Amino acid sequence: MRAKIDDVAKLAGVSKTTVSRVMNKRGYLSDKTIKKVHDAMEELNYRPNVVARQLFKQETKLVGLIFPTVDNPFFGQLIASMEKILFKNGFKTLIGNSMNDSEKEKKYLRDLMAHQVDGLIVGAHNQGISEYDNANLPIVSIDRIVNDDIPVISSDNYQGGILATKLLIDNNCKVIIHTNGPQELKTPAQNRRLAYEKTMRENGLKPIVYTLDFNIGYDQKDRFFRNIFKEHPNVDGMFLSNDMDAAQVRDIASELGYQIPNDLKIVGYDGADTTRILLPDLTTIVQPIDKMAEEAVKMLIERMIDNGAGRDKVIPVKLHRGKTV
Amino acid sequence: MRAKIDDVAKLAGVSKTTVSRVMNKRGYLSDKTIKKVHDAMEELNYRPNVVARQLFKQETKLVGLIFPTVDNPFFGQLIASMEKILFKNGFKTLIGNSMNDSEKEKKYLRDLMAHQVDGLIVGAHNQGISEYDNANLPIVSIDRIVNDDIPVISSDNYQGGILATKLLIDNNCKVIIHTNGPQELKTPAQNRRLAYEKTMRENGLKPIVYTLDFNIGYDQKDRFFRNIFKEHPNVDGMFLSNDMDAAQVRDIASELGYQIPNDLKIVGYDGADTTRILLPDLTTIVQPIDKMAEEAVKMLIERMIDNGAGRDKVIPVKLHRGKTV
DNA sequence: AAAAATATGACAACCGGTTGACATATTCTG
DNA sequence: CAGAATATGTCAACCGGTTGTCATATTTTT
Repeated sequence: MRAKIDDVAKLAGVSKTTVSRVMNKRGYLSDKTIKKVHDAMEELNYRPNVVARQLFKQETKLVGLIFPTVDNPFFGQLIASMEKILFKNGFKTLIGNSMNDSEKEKKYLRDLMAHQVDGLIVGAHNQGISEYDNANLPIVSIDRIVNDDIPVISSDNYQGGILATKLLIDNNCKVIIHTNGPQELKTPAQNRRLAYEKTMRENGLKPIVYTLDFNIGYDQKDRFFRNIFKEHPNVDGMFLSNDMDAAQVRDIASELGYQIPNDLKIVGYDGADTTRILLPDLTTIVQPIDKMAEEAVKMLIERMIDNGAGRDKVIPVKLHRGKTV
Repeated sequence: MRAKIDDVAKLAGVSKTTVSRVMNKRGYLSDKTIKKVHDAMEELNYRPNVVARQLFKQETKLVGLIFPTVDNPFFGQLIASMEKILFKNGFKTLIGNSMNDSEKEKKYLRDLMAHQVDGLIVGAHNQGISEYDNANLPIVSIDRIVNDDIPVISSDNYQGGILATKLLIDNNCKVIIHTNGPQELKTPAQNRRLAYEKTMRENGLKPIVYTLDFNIGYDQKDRFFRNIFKEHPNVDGMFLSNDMDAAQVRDIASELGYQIPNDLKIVGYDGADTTRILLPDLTTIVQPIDKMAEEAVKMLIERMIDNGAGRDKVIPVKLHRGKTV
């Protein structure tokens, strides 16, 4: 049986209250008593039952993260980074991989609330989950517009869209295709499309946008991309919505006989550390993932304290010059 | 203020006990009462406070995962997979990214225990953390030998070592270098080295093993690998400890003028889905990551129930023929 | 009609800490 | 030396559910 506060009190020869005081550093305490208590805790290998404390304090020091999946270079780095910062601030992290399944996301939301998490950071790609509206909980979102009350942290997608499109145009591409997520999905990533379309038009070029779900599998994407090449065999520039897609497109294009970057130039998006290591040659727009994680946690903690508004935050991106342009 | 059980009881016109009975499906209950209670819960948007329940039941339905980091194709997939299965079994997942820092791992272990997790699955790469010995908690380990009481799930590293080495030898490599983690670190991955050494000797070749820490950074690894090429410019085969390293080595080798696979053949390890998508050409030994996740969770749940021994489990690997051999 | 099964309520103890109120004793300060 | 500051104790309420005991009332079964 695990030791409890009474056991410690008994062994240290003090009262339960004093032990609690030592743990919480409240009231007057002599060094001698503090030492006695610590020794007793040590000897019994005592760990306060956080659950009991949670119940009384009405705070759990738990933060829930709801994202599509941790198994992805972008989200993996984002989540690892947030977890690290949360840990530093005394929070533990509960994860929920919602896998772009609204039902699962709702269930996670309910469950995490039942677990009395002190706050949530969300970035799942689902729409219209009304439960967020009356969650009555500090929430911060990353790259996803949930509702008016929830501040959104994102990188400068518009700037990223301009950077990528300009780069392709400056390198003499004429038929440039852009892929993005569904427009119904309210996400700042749509700003890339807007920037792309505007930049194309300003340069007298016709925007060609293909929409693809984030959550379709590898084989389905394969068919999707091959279809693009069938419909636009003369494509000479592509601006993809993420690096994994860019890698896949590059492989398909090579297989179809396109020389990269001579016949076809490719720009990816995200620039997570892992992809940068695995594919250093891929030209991509680098999102400041760690910085986004930092801002998200910072904003969440602010909201926990003063319940303040905390408005949307946009962080600049930068270009990584690889060899695919 | 969030609704509590008394509010539901009042609204439904029943007693607190009855509400609890409805929630836990205990005792005799009429359909009418059940409906009344459910309606009241609905109306108040009632969510039972899991913390209170946890305190009484002495069970949290939380499982802690302690791994180096979620930001890695192998661990990312492993963790995502485990989380999914745990969720299906009614557990929530608390993550700890120990980053190969013993102190951090100890802190996580303590904290997670304080949080009263019902079980732990660990795979962090640290040695001699004695706290595990008297954790008095169901624990399962992945790819890491912690102590005699904790069962280890791993893929067949010995078989993987043979597969990789044989492949290189069969393709006429003579100077084959293998990299692995520190030998002090008790992990089944050392079996790859044993298999490599044995296979090399059986074929009259001299084993050359380089040891590198998992946790050193990109630049440090760069120097490390370049040094290998300096010391063994005639190397014609390499069997790396993971795919990220293999990718890095491939880039360095290309830069140094080696033609791959003509001058130099490379075999990686892990074969996570993400790396397979990003680097389909990389020849690698594929670990059955999802299967390992499944077995780990299964064994943990078994241990929770009957506290049974549950012995080590080894799962076969397979070869992915890319184009680097 | 008696016995058994079903349905519900009231009450209190319990899980393991935290905290406020109050009491008492020792030590320090002016 | 009185009063303040320091140090510790006892006690009980509290956080929000769960559960066992006992009581009572209504149905169903034999």
